[in-house]
Amino acid sequence: MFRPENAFEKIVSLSKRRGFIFQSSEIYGGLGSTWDYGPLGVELKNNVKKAWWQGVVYGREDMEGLDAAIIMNRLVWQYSGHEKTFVDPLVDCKKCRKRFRADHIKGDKCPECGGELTEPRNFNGMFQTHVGPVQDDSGLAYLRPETAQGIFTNFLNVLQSMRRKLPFGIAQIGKSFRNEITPGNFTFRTREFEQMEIEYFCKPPQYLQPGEKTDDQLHQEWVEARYNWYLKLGLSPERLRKRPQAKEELAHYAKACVDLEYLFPGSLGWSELEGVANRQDYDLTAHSNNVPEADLARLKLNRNEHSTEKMEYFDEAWTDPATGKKGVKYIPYVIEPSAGADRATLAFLCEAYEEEQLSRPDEAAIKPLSDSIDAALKNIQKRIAEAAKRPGDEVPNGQQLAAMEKALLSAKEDLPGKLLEIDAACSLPGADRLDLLKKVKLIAGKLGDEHTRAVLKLHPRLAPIKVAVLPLKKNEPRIVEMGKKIKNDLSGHFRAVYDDTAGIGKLYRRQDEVGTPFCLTVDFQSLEDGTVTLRDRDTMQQERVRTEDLIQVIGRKIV
RNA sequence: GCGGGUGUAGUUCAGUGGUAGAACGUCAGCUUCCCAAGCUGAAUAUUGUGGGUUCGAUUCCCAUCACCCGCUCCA
Repeated sequence: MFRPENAFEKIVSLSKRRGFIFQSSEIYGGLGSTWDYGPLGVELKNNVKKAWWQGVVYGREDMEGLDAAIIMNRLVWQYSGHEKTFVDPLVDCKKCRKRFRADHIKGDKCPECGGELTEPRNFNGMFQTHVGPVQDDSGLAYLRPETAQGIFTNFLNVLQSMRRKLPFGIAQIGKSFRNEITPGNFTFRTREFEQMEIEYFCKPPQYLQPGEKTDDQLHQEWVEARYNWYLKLGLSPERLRKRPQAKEELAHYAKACVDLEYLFPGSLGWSELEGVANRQDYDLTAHSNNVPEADLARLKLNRNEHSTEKMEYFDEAWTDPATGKKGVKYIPYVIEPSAGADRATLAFLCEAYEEEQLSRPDEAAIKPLSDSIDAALKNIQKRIAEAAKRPGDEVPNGQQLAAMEKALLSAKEDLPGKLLEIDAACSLPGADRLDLLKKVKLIAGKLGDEHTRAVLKLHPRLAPIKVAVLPLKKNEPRIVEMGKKIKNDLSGHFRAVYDDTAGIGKLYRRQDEVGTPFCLTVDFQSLEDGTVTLRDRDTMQQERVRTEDLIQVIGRKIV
């Protein structure tokens, strides 16, 4: 098993080649930072969303689902604070050309070089549109920049229609839109993206009954629940971490926030998949009328002049210790686990991508490769010596050359077994400028085709295709017929495909590369006794299974 | 938006001031009883887009768009 340095690039190209993710509007030159999910991508992302919904809605007693509109009354964004605070005032340094957020720097000079700054330019991250026939401000609306507000504005509807008591939560999956200044990194930061958000409503600390969990405890429980969800679906604990935000990072209304970060390959590195925040009573108060001055001041909110409701919960269990009066109305606290569906999908893809060498070329086949490596090494060592004499900005520079030398020397120790390492060494920064290394890459690549595989070790629940039916001999009509029948029978239960357009080895590699966990082959024995072989993607081990048991056997393995 | 890089078949890459090649992949046929086997044949690029220089540009120049790396960002 091998995870190359340039895995991210390989995943991008695999995504295109095998139908996971395409650049959007590609035939017109694309549109910045928009991506389309292809036939396998949509299956993968749907499976991620299904697993999330299963985990946070069906798998719990205290959750409801929701699907709110993308375009909402403009007042929602006025009172949520997005019209004001979603604006980033930006300034550029005229001297060193660095860019800063105006509200993050003190004074009017560049904090880096002391140069003069441009006037702040305001940039609202919300996409605008107009509702109705008249394109003026009366119809101004926004595409939602987060799904959360649809949950807050429906709080009372869900509370009443589902007869809920605190604590309970509402989950929603849907598209959101932000006119990011700097998108990038494939589908990691895009202007149109899909969120999986939860607002979990709970009692403020002063109204808790003995034995009930505090907002802090519930917050912590959600952090653990969400962290474990990613682990269960395959992310490695070495590449997933909980990062509590520092006090300075927190929004003024947030009591705490823990980011779940994944270590993506390449320059992306540790990046956020999900934030789990304790937002206290800020959001529901913001959308409420008749809020007492003291609460507005505490949360730094303006009075809401438009809302027709107060987002209150009537708690009949509570008794006022001073008066003995039963029942009290208050605005609940909220814990917000907010995840990115595209980011989760990308993380699962990155985690799943592996390369493996399955066999070793013999000595005769290795000879040209080892010769070409020796020649390349000689050349690299010569360049290292030259670079030491006159250090400059040349590519590759001394450091890059040293990295190539090290990688090649290490791979050389066990050449027949390190084809993947050789290929990776030839993909290091600057390596494409060395002709001798390009030659090595060519030779290693040829051997690699024969002796290695790329495999997506996706959790079976996430895999776009669950099972592929492969006939061992396609010019034997009885085998083909049986294979197609099995595929049809399975299709009612799992996403299944039938493929007979290549030799068995190539068919396996195809399915490996898109993460299909199970392949089954139909052979002559199948005709005799009604069994087929079931091959495991990760171990490549096979077992014989009776066709009538397939649904049960595969079903058990997929859960 | 600023600085650096890139843009040639599905993918990875080559190449030249006289209108493009390879490998892999894909498709069809034959063959094949288990891990990218073989044989035969085929399709696929107005060289990101738009201008300019030139008798002629994919190759030179300009603009634009997209992607990658930084600045930024927090799903």
